[in-house]
Amino acid sequence: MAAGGEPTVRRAERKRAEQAAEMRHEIVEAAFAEFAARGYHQTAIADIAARMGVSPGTFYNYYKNKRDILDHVVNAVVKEFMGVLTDENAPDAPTTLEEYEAQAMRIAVAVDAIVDSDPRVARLLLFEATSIDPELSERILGLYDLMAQLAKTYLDNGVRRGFLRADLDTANTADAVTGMFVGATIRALRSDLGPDARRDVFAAHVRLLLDGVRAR
Amino acid sequence: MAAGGEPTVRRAERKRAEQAAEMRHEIVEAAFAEFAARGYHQTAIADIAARMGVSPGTFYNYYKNKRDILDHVVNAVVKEFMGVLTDENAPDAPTTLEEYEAQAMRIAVAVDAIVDSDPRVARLLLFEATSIDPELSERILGLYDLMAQLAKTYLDNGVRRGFLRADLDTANTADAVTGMFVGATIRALRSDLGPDARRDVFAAHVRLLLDGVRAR
Amino acid sequence: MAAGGEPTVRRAERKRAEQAAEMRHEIVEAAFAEFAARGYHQTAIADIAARMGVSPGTFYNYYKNKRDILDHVVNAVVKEFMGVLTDENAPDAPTTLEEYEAQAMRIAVAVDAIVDSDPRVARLLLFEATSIDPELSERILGLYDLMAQLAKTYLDNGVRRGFLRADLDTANTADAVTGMFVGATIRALRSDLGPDARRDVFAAHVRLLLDGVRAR
Amino acid sequence: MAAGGEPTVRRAERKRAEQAAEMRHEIVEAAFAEFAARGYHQTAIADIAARMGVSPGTFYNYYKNKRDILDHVVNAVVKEFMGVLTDENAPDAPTTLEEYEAQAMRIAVAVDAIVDSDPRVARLLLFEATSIDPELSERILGLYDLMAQLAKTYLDNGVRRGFLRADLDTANTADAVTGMFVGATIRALRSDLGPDARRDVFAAHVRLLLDGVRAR
DNA sequence: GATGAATGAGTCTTCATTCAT
DNA sequence: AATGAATGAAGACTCATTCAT
Repeated sequence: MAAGGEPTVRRAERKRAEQAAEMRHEIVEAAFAEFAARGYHQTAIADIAARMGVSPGTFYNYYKNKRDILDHVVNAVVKEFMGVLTDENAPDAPTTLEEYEAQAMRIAVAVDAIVDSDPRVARLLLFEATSIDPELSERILGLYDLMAQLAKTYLDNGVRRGFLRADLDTANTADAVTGMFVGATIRALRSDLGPDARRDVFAAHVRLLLDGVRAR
Repeated sequence: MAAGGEPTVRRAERKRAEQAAEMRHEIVEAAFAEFAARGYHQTAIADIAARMGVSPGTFYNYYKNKRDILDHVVNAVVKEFMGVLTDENAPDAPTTLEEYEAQAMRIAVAVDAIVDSDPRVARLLLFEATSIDPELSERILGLYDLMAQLAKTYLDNGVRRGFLRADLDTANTADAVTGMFVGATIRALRSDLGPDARRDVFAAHVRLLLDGVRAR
Repeated sequence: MAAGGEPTVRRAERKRAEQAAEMRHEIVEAAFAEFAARGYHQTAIADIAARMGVSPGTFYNYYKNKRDILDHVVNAVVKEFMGVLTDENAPDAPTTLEEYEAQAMRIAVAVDAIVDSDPRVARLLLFEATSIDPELSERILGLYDLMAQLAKTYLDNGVRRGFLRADLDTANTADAVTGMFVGATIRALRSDLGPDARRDVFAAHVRLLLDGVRAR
Repeated sequence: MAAGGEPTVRRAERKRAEQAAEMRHEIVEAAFAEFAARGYHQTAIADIAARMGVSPGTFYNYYKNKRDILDHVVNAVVKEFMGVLTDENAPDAPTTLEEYEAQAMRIAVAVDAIVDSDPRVARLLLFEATSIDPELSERILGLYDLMAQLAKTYLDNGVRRGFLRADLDTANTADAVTGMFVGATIRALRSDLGPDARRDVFAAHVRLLLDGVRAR
């Protein structure tokens, strides 16, 4: 850094930009909280503002309108959700069935952790965002495709390595796996299960995934 | 009319009651159509009335308010949906794996038929009804439990008969199966798949259900 | 009329339609009064409703929005204004200068009568309607063209009959005449002149129109 | 700098005052541009500030409020408009009809030049400023009186010199002349006339002014 | 029982203005 | 003096619901 550092004006600008970014973030959080608690349609902009202790007008200094903030809330939630899924996608893909099983459990546990720590995330994505307008519904449904694609890469890897059935219809099975996970998430939203019981749920899911139900 | 039949007054009363019942039914249908097409919040009572060619005031002669008609619409839709599931549950439960597989396919096909013939049914249940208020969300989630219970009876039967794994955690596996079905339904809503492609989807689901993904 | 007259239902329908038409008319009047008194932008829909003793919501049962009612108000006002101008345009066009002069005076008096009886008509057209949006401005300016066309037919008639200058540039002179009238109207809006003084104003206008200012 | 000039402090003060005056002027220009382009009500203070590249807050360091700047804008525009009219009013008043006619054309051409170079001036005065509030309307209408007074001095001069009709009602005729000019201005705003066509319009106006329409 | 006009509470959104920095 | 974020009052518009006919 040159002596004297950046000029005062410049620093002030940066500070304002930071504060604005922070405000935008806080609004997303407040909006998320309200949407999750009362639903999008039942939430007034005034509710969001009140939660933050600011005036309704302030909201509009940061977001264009109610639909706009919803988009940003959904973005943030999706990002968090997808992050969990892909973070577990370690560069070293599983090479044995045991590793595969372990990874499946890790993903299951991670998703469960999200739902457990903040059920509102899943609730918003699954229940709220699908009924606002066609454009957003489409976007949420697109997530299913994304998850299915991810699942397919896992399955393809397993087939290539030889620890999954060679005749697996990976595309359609990936859909089925995705469905299982979505269903499990919905299930988790509802349950008042303790940690142990939840562990059993995951285990049953993973077991079904690996072995099916057929007797041997 | 046979002598001694019911008195004229009585008959008129019955007729009026029938007409009223029919009107209530027509309103449910109109409301369903509107809710499915535009969403609950985007639908005005006037829209429902207009679809029927009656005045908004008439609506309130048959249903208490907007929330009330939604309940009735959901009831009707749930009834139709559950009917399909249980109709396939023939009194003669499957005794072999082949019968079991056949039945699973039949259910899958039946669900697909609903979605295909009127995607609005699934859309309403999955996307719309979950975001109105907590009470209704609860009720929809209750359906998952119901479906899981149904699945469990199937699984228990299979275990008892010996064509399913003896060590199956039927309760939790039933949840997983339900999730698969829900996921498949969501998938079907989105896809523009032709009948053949859909058949492959079901097949993959049923195969996963029976055999899992593990190589043998 | 056939015995029994029109059916009750039919009559009720007609009555409702009449009442609706009357309501629409009353709203136009109330809106006109408010717009003229306070200006378009300073008038709230609630003001119009309050003047009629109805609720704001009622307004929207009859007109789409605020811009919509303005259009209807302007229509009504234009109609009234143009009516005066064309009513004086008797089928028997003037054949002598004296008749021509008399007709010019009649028109002047008629316009003055409008302005005198309800200055708000002119005020709305001249001052308010020109600054709402481009589309409406264009429409008002179109009125000038219309008036100029009308004036041109008068002038052409005079030239043909020989009591007006043969070398008259009737098109551009018609513009000038229209301008005089518009200016006179604006003048009338401002003045607190009594009837006699106003008569002198018209006389001066008509004299200027006929003879110009040149000494002979 | 001359020895003994004004003290440094004093000079700095003056400089500041000059800068402030310049800023006030720039704001008037920016506000005029916005008002003329979008209309007073459609213009936000933020628009004016944005056009200048300053913040909305700065505006309020120089003008009290939105109404205040409008007054100043109107003042500036009126000043420009009246300047044209009076500049042509040379100290040596016309002594012959030819000179009079020439002057009338000069005024007409000058007004046309304003409208042609910046139609927004006329548009603002004629269409926008008349619908803000009674006080401003009054002021604009006062301009008509001013113009009429000016016209009257021209006419009186002509009568005195003997080249205009001795029996001219100069006061009321002045009104008529003013009306003609206002009408011509409105006409000019609308027309897409080329320079030649416009020349014809003026000629027709001046001819009407001098000779009227009567055949001789 | 059907009607449909009237209601008015509820919300989004804008923007002139203020004021702490 | 410049800034620009915060304010909050104001107003257009919607629509579930009521009720007189």
